[in-house]
Parts: sequence; C-alpha cells; structure tokens
Amino acid sequence: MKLGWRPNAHARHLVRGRTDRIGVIIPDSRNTIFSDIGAAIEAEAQARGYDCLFLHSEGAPQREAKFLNLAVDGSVDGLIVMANVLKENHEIYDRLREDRIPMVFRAGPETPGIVDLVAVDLEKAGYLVTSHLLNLGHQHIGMILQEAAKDRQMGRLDGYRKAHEERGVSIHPEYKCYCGYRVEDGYHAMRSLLGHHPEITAVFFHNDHLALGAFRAARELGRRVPQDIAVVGYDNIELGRFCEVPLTTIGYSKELLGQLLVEMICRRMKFPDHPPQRIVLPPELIIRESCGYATARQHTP
Amino acid sequence: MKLGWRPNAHARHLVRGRTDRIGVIIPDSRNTIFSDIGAAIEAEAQARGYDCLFLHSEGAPQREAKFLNLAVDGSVDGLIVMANVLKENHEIYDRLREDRIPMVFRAGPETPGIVDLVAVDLEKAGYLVTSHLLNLGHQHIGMILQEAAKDRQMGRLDGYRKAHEERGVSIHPEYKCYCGYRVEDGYHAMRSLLGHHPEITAVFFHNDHLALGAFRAARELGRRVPQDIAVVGYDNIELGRFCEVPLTTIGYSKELLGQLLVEMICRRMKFPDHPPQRIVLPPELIIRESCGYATARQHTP
DNA sequence: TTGAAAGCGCTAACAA
DNA sequence: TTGTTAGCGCTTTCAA
Repeated sequence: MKLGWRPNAHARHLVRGRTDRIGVIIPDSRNTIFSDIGAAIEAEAQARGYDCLFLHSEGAPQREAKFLNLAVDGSVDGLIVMANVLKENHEIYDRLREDRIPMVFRAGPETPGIVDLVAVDLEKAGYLVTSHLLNLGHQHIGMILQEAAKDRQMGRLDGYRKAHEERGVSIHPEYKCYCGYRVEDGYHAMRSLLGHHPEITAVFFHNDHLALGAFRAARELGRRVPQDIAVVGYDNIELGRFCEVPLTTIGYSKELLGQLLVEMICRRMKFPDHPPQRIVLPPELIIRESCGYATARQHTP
Repeated sequence: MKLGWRPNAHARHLVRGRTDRIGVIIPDSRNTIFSDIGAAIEAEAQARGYDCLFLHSEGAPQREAKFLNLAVDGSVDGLIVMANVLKENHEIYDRLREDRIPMVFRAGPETPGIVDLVAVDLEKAGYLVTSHLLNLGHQHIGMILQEAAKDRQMGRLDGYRKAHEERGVSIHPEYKCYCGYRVEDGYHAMRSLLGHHPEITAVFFHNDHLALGAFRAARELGRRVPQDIAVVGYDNIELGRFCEVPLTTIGYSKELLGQLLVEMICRRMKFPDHPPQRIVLPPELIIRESCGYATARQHTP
C-alpha cells in the first residue's frame, strides 16, 4: 500500500453499484423550515450510514428535473422530495416510478398518486387555527396561501370551512389569496389583502416565513399586532419565537418527520416492490402573542 | 443504442477524471445570507458549466473535515469554503494545500495563510457603523460578535476603535461580547449585555441573523427600537427589510461575491500553480429604521 | 491467509 | 466517417 494513497469515490461507487447517498430536494433555500427538517433528515440518515445531498430547486421545474436525474444517473441511491413542483414534472415523476427509482415525498395528505409520503394533517391544522381565531372573537379571517402549493391546500381550506360552519360564521371567499414563497411576497400579499378588505382582523399564513413579512406590512398600515390584527403562521420556525411579537403558529415534530422520511426511503431502497406507505402527522397549535394574550401562557417556549 | 438507456455518472466521472461539480461548504444552513451567496455562486457556476453541491458544516469541525474529503476522493473538482471553522481543521487544510486541492475562501481579509480568498473590508464596515451611531449621539455602543469567528474580527474592532478615537469617545471593552450563531444566541446575548450594561444605547451585531433575536430581547427589557435602543446588523438579508422595524445594516454585493468566488475556483482548477489571489470588497451602510429616523430616507429599499 | 484477475460503464484514442 | 479497444480505480471472486 502506497503512502498518501487516496481512494477514488467514483471507482468505488461504480463497482459497488451504490453510493450510500440520498438526495434531498428542497423547494426554497431561504425558508429555514427546510433547514430544520433537513437537519433531522441528515441526523437519521447518518445513523443509517447514508450521506445527504441537499438540492435547492427554488421553485424551478427544470432545476427539479435536473436533480431528479441524479437518481437516474446513480449519483444518489434515492430521493427525498420536499418540493412543491409536482405537476410541471409530472411525466418525469411517472417515468421515475416506472423505473423503480426510490423516492419519498413530504407533502399534504391529499397529494395524488400512489407514492410513499409523510404529511401533516392540514385539515386539522386549518381547523385548529380557525377555531382559535373564531374563539378569540374574530369574524373576518383572511388566508394567505402559497401559489405553488395551490392544488394541495384543500385540507387546510376544509378545516377553515368546518370551523366557520360549526359556529355559523359565514365565509368570504375573497378573504383568501395566493402569493409567492418569499418574505417579500408575504409582505405584499398582506398589504393587498388588508387594503382591499380592511374589515379583516386576523390572517392565517401558509407558513411562518411568509408571515414574517406581515409585521412590517401591518405596521405600515397603522395596525398593531396583535391588538389590531392577529397573525398566525405554520411550521414553527425558530425565527417565529424571536420576532418582536412572537408568532402563534402550527407546529409538528420535525424530528419525527425527518426520521420517517429516511426510514421510508431506506425501506423503498431495500424493497422496491413493497406497497407505498402514507403517514399523516398531527399538527399542534402553538399559541404565542401574535393573536393576543387570551391564552398566551399555554405554549410559550 | 438501446432504448431506455441511462448514462452512469460514476463511470463517466471515473474516466474523465473530473465531475464538473464544485462543493460549497456553508457554516450555517439557517442563516439566509448563505442562501443568498449560494444562489449567486450557483448562477455563476452554471454559466461556466459547473454544478454546485451545498454542504452544511453547521459549525462542526468533523463535518467540515468530511466535506473537505469530497475534493480528495474526487466527488467534486474544487471547493468554495464559506465556513468559519479554520483552526480546528488546520492540519487538514494544510494537507489539502500541499495536495493541490483547488480551494477558495470567503473570509475576513485578515485570514492567515496564503490562500485564494474574497473578503469584505471589515475595518471599513466597523468604522461606517460606529461612525453612524456616534453621529446619532450614541456614546455607549455594544458589539455582539460570533464566537466562532473571534480570531477574524480584528478588522471590525479596529474600525470601531478608529471611529471612537476620531471623536475622542472612550471605549469600554466590556461592551463587547461573543455568542453562538443562532437567532436564539443573539437574543440571549442582547439580554445579557443590556442587563449588565443598561447604559448601552446601541448594539452592533455580527450579522443580521443574530440581530433578529435582538428585537424580542429589547421588547422584553422594555426598550423600544429605535427610540430606546439602536440595532445594527451585517449582511443585508431579506428578512432585515421586513422586520417590524426594518434593520439598519451593512451590505455588500452578494452577486459580485459569488461571481468572484466561482471565477477564482475556476482559475485555480485550471492553473494550480498560479499565485494565490485576494480580493477585498467594499461594504456599504444601509440605513433603515432600527437606529432612528435621522437619515432614514437615504437607503430604504 | 494472501494475491491475481475480472469487470463495473463509460470516454478517448486509434484503426479501419 | 464509423467501429473497436484500452483503461480509469476500485471491489469481489476465485485461485494459489
């Protein structure tokens, strides 16, 4: 054995037929929820002898397509897809499934197709948030959702509707709007929504990242959070705890989510013919201060 | 040529002796400044025919060491290192340099050793911020820096000192403290610093990410931003524009930074024997509202 | 136990 | 122009 010898990864992978690496496709590198879930995924993957490659599709279908190809060309053994872009690459996903490329998804439970996936119960999330807001006396509740995930938000809207119906409060479809995935988009959506419907006193955002843009919007409109306008997020990212007014939000176990995704991809890589599995995680309402102090002590970290 | 033929990346890389991929080592996946710079790097890399692998060391030397090995085993052709962990892996870096592994660094200009690097002029940054605060009438200015980068902050401190000396304002070494890299660490550092030194009326943070934790801390201490306490960050991340009180900060061209890093790594990969190059970028003071409205119109986006 | 040889799937060089 | 072949550096198998 020569000194200074350095093994070559490609030769090794070529002959072994696998890399012990899994690709993790992330839709938005600036939203720290994906850093959190990514960290959980990586921890579990490490424990099972896999390395992770994090791939940022940034909402671009052709980028996602390129990353999907990494599984085809053998650069990774399997794929965990946290991306939103499903319909644009529908054909590619179909082909991958035919080719038996190991893939698992993190998505809403209503994602179509027979695939392995871990999801959060969005209907329950929508119901928990809306009930909380209605209980606090809000009658005009806005929703700002992410355009890219539009076709997978039925659950959230169902929960919203159910909570209203239970209390006999009428629903205004025009209180719902869609925006992009950047903080800036949350900011503009908030300004626009409150501009058109000043009677709205509470807004439920698609995620915490978007909700962070709401604070400046509210301030510029002369509305104080939470006295004049309530704000609720989704994801429970760290930043939400450290806003000037800590953010009320929906949380779920990121550790468990990461763990399950890795468990699933490992199972799929080992047993390509097992039937697909779907797991739905329960959401939890985390009450901080952005909706008022009513029951603020309950969950503050 | 068979139908359904899929090329194998490893065989290709093995025979070509290169991958056209570069690894980008990122110290903290939750700080969005690295997403921004990463996006700039990737854009430039794409344009030159390279793909990027983003690797999150999360401040752990052994993780960084593992990623460094990707260049050794041929998984990537070169490395862009944005990490802070230099001293723990000093030996490894030395060996990589001896082995002629292409590497470039993003770091403070006082980083030791003869290496390719792109930096921002930290002394000027420290001077700009401190001068601005002194001009606004602040006499007791705190600094909250990142522990992990402690040995590379001389420049920033020099600028701080120079601004004080020019105005004959005395410096209190105890106004300077160090913390971790998470928002939470910024929050705790702020509470602790203002707790021990309530006379402080302005705080300059190591970066925007840490500074975001300051808002909640200030509020809990009964101090309003900016009326009772001024806050300044560094990096100009998007979130800083959308805080309830938009953050005054130091900006620099992330596009140019990314471009230069990629340019440098390409040069290094082509010409392993060229002498190392150092480029220092100018910082720019971006005045928003977190230090008071004095000259607030100047730079607001 | 140790050593030699086959071959993974591709590219590049060379021959036809 | 098109087709054939050597060989990249490893792991695994089989022989000694």
